Amino acid sequence: MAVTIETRRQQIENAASALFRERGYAATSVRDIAQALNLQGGSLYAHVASKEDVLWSIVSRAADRFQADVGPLAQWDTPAPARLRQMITAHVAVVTSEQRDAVVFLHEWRFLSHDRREQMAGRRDAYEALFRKVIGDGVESGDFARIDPRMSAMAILSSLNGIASWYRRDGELSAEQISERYAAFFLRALACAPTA
Amino acid sequence: MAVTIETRRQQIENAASALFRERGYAATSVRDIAQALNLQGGSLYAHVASKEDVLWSIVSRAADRFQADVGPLAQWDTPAPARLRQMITAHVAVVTSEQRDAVVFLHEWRFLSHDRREQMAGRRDAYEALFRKVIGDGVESGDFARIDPRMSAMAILSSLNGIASWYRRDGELSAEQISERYAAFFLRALACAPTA
DNA sequence: CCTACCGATCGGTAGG
DNA sequence: CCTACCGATCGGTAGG
Repeated sequence: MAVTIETRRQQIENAASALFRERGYAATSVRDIAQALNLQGGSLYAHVASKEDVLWSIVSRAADRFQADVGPLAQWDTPAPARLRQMITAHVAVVTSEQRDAVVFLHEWRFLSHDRREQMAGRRDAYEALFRKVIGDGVESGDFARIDPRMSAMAILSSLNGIASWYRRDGELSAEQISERYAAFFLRALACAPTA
Repeated sequence: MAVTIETRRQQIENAASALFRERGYAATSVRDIAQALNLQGGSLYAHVASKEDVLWSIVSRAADRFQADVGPLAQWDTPAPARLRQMITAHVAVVTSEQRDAVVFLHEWRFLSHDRREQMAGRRDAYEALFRKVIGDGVESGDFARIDPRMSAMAILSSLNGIASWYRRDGELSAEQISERYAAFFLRALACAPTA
């Protein structure tokens, strides 16, 4: 068993992430976060500059994970269907393994300051573009039907992100089973000839 | 032009819905709502019992709309593919025409009191069951491939609900175009023979 | 990291 | 529907 050494800062971020996920950012007080670590409210400020700073750290590290785990797969020169399948699998893996941060990333980022929100919006758009690209590639190569890459990328990502809202580690389906089924489902939608 | 007569209560709910959507329930104060109607903070309480009561009204009327517009379609005895297509179209129509309430319904319902939250969870599950049912019917009849109705219903609804987060009334695609494309996309996923 | 505190704001109420 | 107010809590700071 690897022992993870958490700095105080990381402990704060983890406790905050759990609370932000459960109650939402705005409904969580700095005293709630402090209490989770058996600290006094004001003591947090020895480690963080502001409550919003903690949110920024959580949202940033979630964005980093998606980018690090999915981004490289999008660059491969493999056929679009196989490439998209890998991207879906990796995205679901982040959503399920980093569920706590992922939920905060998806739902609480609007509480960031204007500048940070804009910055994160840019990263999100670049990430979505990876999916638009691979779908567009598949349409061009004839592997996919002539669908709208923009719309189908949104449809797919909305579905995959939705998993963060209902996935349970002790549920019936493992993360691998879920990603396999979602990938099969969406690849059928893209690769099949249109009916009627 | 039909003139809509709004009661004060409805004005409050509409102003609150807009604010809850923009800032979130927890970050919206009763004074914010009052200010939007040129009232003093305390004056709201001549019309509503509590802030949470206003949220409940908004969430309830959104749930009512989904149930009223989609529910009956699920009862038809038409073939599953046509029935699901109608349900998707109707769901997207509610999401886009009642976007403000829909966003609040989808994102802010967790701020309801315990009892009301439970009640709404029940309604949501019954609603999702309509989609599971029609998909299950399609699998049984052979119109759909042998997929998991539970998973595909979640995938579809997550996607359709995601539309509430990006749809713009002045955007490139009309609500009708969107629902048409989403319906075609998902019906392909369900109705096509599996690839590889 | 604690104690003690700051001004601001919160949801809600009394009385008119 | 307003004025004036309630106790509670908010994010954050000073000084140790």
